[in-house]
Amino acid sequence: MEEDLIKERKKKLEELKAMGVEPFGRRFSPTHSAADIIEKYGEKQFAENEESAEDVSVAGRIMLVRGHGKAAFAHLQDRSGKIQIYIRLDIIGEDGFKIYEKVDLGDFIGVVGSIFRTRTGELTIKVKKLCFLTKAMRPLPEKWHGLKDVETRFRQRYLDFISNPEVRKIFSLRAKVIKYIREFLDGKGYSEVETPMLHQIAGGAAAKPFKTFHNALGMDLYLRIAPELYLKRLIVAGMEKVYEINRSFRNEGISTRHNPEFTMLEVYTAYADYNDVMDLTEGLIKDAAEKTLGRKKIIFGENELNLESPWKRTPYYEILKEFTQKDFIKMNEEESRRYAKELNVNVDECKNKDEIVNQIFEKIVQPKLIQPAFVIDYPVSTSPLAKSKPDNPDLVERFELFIGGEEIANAYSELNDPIEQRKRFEEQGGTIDEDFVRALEHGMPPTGGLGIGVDRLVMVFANVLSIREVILFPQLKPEK
RNA sequence: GCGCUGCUAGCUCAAUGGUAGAGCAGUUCCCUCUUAAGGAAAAGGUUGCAGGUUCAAGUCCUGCGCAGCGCACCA
Repeated sequence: MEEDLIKERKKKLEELKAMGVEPFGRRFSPTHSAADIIEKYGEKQFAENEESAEDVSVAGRIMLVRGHGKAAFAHLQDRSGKIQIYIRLDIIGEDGFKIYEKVDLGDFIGVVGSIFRTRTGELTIKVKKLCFLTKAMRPLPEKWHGLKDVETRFRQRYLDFISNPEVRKIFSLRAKVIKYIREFLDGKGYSEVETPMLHQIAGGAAAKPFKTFHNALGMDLYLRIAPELYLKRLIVAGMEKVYEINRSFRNEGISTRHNPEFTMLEVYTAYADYNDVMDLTEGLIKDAAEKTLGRKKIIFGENELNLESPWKRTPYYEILKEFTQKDFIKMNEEESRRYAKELNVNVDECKNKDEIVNQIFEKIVQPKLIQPAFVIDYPVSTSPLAKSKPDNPDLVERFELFIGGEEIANAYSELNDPIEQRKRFEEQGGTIDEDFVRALEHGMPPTGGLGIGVDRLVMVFANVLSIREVILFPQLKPEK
């Protein structure tokens, strides 16, 4: 039983103490990582019995041990990978070997020794000194099959990292993508800002917010559902080019593409419109793929995605027509509801024609938008913060970007007319953010705005089909 | 919220309604170039939880919990 396994380890811990070895040790200075050693000596030819002149020191977790009586091979894992170590009684001595005998899989040790190549060709550290660093009281998952149970992988993500190397790669990729986004935008003169996450009015999107309470102020606050309205205040302020990359929170269902907290990039560019923002988005994602993955063709699920420019740009009603053979522009609510039924799309919850058509778009069109595609010019009713088309007040200058059937970005020419903005808020029926309207009344220059779901972008880059695979600690119910 | 599937040893997996098994890990012993090292032995279980049907339940039924997937929700 598990308790017996812990008891065994506790016993060894006490035996180490009795030997004068601290089971939860102190500092150790590795000269190399496992990967450093492979990089430095990987190409080197060693003669029989030859070893490196220098000694290296490496620290890590013991992943695997192959004992041979008075000698042993083991694999030590650090952040960079694994390196084999070779322990011999006649080299580290009686005392050192006794310490080795108390080492379990999962323990942290530091070793000092020279590099050599085994007869089978593996680069190995011949251990001259072994420092015990930390006892692991619980066993590791299985050495060959690793940890597969999805629930344990997410609840105890550290175990997932320890036994599944590809998981580490996904989060390393995520870090690179976010780093590159900053590099790209900083390089174009954008300023990164941090706006409030605690909002008095949760605006900028139509999602349900999380509610909390500030004791000293004695008032309700909401976790933000989008940073949009604050970023636009900064455009009023004259910042001209700003972005924020951080968490937003939406109190809605959890699925393979929704986590209650998620990372969004929002970018605002004064004097630009949605066409400029499309160029910016295309450049950013294409370059990010090239910089982080080294290629512009990527595999996502069953498809190969080609991120090479130019990306398709198609008006909303046009692409609907392309996939359904129906012209929804002139249709009324009754007709569109009938067509929805024909197409087997459930529109029972939809209150008007635009919502029905949007359902049809999401169910019929969106899953087929595999290659990068900008869908442009949406109905005004579903886009209260976007500027209308100059030649058609029913449509707005807005685009959504789809890659691999996933909605990756949402953007528009920002509505900067405070009178029109107030009217749109009133039509929506919710709380009006008077402070935001007042900001617009002071004058916001024409502005192009963009939101990118960073988690979803990383999903596409990493070729994983669940958002939980790109979020370190996805939200789960309590275990008990 | 609804539906489907899953939950068996620390991990990975077996088990036509008929004594719950294996591999790895762990324990003891042998072994100074192994690669999931090898050899020998012993040990390890409230089958997610609670009920029910049955002579007999891991297996069938009901409820509950958690998870995955789908649907709904999410402009």
